[in-house]
Amino acid sequence: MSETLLQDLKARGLVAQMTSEDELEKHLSEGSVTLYCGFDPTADSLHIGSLVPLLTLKRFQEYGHKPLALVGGATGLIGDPSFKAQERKLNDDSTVANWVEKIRAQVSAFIDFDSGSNSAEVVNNLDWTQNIDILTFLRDIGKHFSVNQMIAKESVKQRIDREGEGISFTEFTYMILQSYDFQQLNQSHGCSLQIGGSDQWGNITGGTELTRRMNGNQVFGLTLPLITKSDGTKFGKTESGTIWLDSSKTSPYAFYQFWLQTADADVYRFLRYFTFLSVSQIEQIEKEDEAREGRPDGQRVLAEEVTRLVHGEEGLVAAKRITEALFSGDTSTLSEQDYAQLAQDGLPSSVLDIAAVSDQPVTAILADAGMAPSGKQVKDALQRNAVVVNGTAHGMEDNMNAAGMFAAEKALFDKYFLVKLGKKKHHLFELV
RNA sequence: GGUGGGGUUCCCGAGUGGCCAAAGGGAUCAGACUGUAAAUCUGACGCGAAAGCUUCGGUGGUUCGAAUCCACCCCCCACCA
Repeated sequence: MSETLLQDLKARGLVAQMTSEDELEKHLSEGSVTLYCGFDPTADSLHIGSLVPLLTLKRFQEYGHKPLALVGGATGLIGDPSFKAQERKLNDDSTVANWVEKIRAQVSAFIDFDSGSNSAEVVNNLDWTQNIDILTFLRDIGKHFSVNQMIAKESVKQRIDREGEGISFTEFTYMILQSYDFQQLNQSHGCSLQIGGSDQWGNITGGTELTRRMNGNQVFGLTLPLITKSDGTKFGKTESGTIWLDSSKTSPYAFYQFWLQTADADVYRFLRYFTFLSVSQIEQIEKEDEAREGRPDGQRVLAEEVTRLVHGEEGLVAAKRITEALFSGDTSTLSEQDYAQLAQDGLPSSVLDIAAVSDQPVTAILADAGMAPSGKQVKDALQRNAVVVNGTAHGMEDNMNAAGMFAAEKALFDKYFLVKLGKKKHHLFELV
């Protein structure tokens, strides 16, 4: 590790902005630094949008620094307005409290709590904000903020300028709360660096200012780039929804598939962002892919690495088992036990009582099973002969022939039907 | 409290009495080509296999007929107080 952490981060393209690069570089070289990153509970799980900051905390820890993961028990009640087009609905406090606990567990999986002096910690900003009284807040903290400066911040400027939108005082105050977090953590933990997404720049610099004013300490900020896709669509979403880190919300199989489907134009960049492979290893992969005709290897490496990081070796093995079974085109090698295992591993599945549904159109049966959001899409697939049941393609003429399509004698091992809709959607039905 | 502007199908956004299940764009899904990639082309895109059914903030009304007109209500925004 002759390379410094900052050099590595920059080589990966993981630095969007930072406060005084030279001084930060110096600060990091002088010993173990305590840094933090906040995660607000806006749902019951984090999604892959939080993966970059989480992994970055881990990168810092690997270089001997001490990471603090902050869960926003307080800020989650307020809502961060940064670059949000609209004011958000408030969540009630029992909901947020519940989410805080889930997110606390999730972030904990990424950082090491048992590595001596730079062991990670999880903190909750509700601890130092819930008992503050309003006058203290206004006099001791609010006095350090200039409204002129606050409304000039790019993160809220659009909201203020935008026709037809506005910002409540509640959300406007968010920046002050987050700044206060930094000041508090500086005081209690000697924390001197905050990292976050590039949308957090305004909030982070607010915190460095406040810490300087209240504690007289110089602290630093570093932001990570917004993850973009080459085709301009939003990263981390598919039509079936957000890609979550929680395996009960996004199965390791679905998670693995998500990464495997990364576009060529993005894959080497993503390898830098989301894996711990060295930059030179990644360059090597890219070079080999270029030299090879046909299918590149980058996506496979990316999917494997990230799935392992998030779901462990076990999750990865399960995801690959399903993938190989479904996409090799050869399901004949699967045993009865394998089918049972596939469902457990995260292949979408459901039971099918054919007698009860034999008079229903196939579109309804497949849509109800969750293979498509509406029967229309199934119909579209049927019209193109893109519904394949146990290897046999079916068209629209079979729509009212569910009984024939799922006849018991056609079932594998007397009970399984593997249905493919289009090229990528698979579902396992088990007869009852 | 006053004045003005708004609330349209996932998103943006047209639509001011019948030709509107509602332009256009985006997103998404499927097909072709491929490599479970991109780009491109094709199709779908409120629900329904179909017959048909239900939508344009809400409730009532006018009308043969309403997203479009009227009344009241709810919500959002800007400015003024």
